[in-house]
Amino acid sequence: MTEMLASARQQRILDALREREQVRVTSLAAELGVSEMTVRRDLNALAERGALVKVHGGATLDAAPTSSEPGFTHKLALESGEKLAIAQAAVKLIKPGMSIALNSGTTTYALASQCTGIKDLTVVTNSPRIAEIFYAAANPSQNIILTGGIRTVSDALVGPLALSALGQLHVDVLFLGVHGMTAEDGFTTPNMLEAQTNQAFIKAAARQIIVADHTKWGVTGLCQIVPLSQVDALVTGTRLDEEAKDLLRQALDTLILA
Amino acid sequence: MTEMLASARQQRILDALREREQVRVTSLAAELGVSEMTVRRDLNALAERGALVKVHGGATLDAAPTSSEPGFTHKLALESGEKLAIAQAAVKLIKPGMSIALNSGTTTYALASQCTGIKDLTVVTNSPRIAEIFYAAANPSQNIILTGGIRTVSDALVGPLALSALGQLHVDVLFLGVHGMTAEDGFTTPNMLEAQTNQAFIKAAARQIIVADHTKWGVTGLCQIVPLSQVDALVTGTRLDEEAKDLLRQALDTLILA
DNA sequence: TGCCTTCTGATAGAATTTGATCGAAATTGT
DNA sequence: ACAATTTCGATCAAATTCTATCAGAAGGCA
Repeated sequence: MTEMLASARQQRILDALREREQVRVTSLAAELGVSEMTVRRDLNALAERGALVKVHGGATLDAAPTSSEPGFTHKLALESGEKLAIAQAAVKLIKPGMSIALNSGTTTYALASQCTGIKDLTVVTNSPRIAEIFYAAANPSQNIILTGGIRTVSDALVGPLALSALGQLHVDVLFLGVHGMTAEDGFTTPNMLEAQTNQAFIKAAARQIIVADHTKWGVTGLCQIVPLSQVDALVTGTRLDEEAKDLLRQALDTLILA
Repeated sequence: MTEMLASARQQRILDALREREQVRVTSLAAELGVSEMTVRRDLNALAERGALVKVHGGATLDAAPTSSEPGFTHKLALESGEKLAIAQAAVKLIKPGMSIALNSGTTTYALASQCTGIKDLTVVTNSPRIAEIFYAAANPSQNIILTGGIRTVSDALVGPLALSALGQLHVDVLFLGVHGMTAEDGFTTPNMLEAQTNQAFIKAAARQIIVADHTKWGVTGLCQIVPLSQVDALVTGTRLDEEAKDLLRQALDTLILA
């Protein structure tokens, strides 16, 4: 095996860590074809940068999860089977080279987690947390655009800056998470500023796809974002009741059940 | 093999880098038919332009394996005593009710950590990490505005959206972290897009205050942000040498030593 | 041609990286 | 609690790589 640059070796250690959660000094030394001492030195260097945490015998990714860490939301979004299923159905609609928009929400967060591997993807979002997913994945072919604004408690950037940013952009597809949907009131959200921002998202996209699990049906938030009939598709779970499905099929072009 | 122009040789180095992710001085010298010294000089030239990053034994495309862990910057900013001292001196210039701007940087990050308790503060920043400090503190009297844009590796949101957002805003005081400062070249940064964004920050502020530790003196980045004389004050540490202090006192209205 | 600037190659000394060894520290089993 | 095993960190020597410096070659210009 050809010699390997020190920086490449450290990169491979980080790759191994992301894959296996934890690595051992002895196995790394064998895999990389260097002495254990060298592995130790690499681990020390990486630990000093905070890229990993050393433990006896090897190293792990950050061990102590702080309270308000993205991991919390991460699990929240992904451990809900329905949200994951919806995300997996929605991600099939995304092709390499496309530009998409994701508003802030746990369902769109789950979708974002599925998108980090897609090549040549441009993503517009108003959620710092969703942006963080892509930053962490660091896919060099992806282009992540964060709208500006003021953050709401639900992690959405809203206000004039967000509207101004979205007014300057245009994407192929918008995936919009909502708080409520009914036949009468359409798609709604409890926060007026978010509603306004979501309307700007809709204007900025050629196609609008709502992602929402069955718990959203029958819920009406303070503000309407858009009537049912004015979006192109809805991706939801199979647990939605039959009556709702019928109503949605009437109002929408496409209803996708995950 | 026929002779090759220096520029063509450097282009081939970049091509090889894109293909292989990393190159080695010895192999490049063999492939290009020149001495290792020449390869080193080419790598230095390319590294100064920011086209690649030198590592021991060769070069790689993007920077060191920086895992995007928040703790990294946090520790880096706060464990440096000088940065903390500068932040503590700078925070005294901020009064309740003011609006301030903070660009992305480890020194401004340290400053932000000191600001979470100030009442009725409006903060404009292009750093998601700095915004996160304020989000986590959740001071209800504070107003945090994140400019939009595309994130650089140094955690700065830049590009048209950032410029457009800053064009719509006006703050009382800007605290600007820089990468380098010299009497001749003024305040500089290695990233052109960041330089552009920082200039927009300067335009958006009534007063401009630079925060920079002594290691920045004598360093010139690729792009000038602004000449020394066109900012209102500089906050730096006492470790700056006397000659530098004299030069700065001549060029600036106010020099604050922490 | 003569002079100057720029680029290239060679050399030497400094700095970095690596592997081996050994005593100290931590972990595990009884 | 004690001993065996494993792992860790410090130190030194060898190898590699880097930087600084000098000298020669190539090309431009009067």
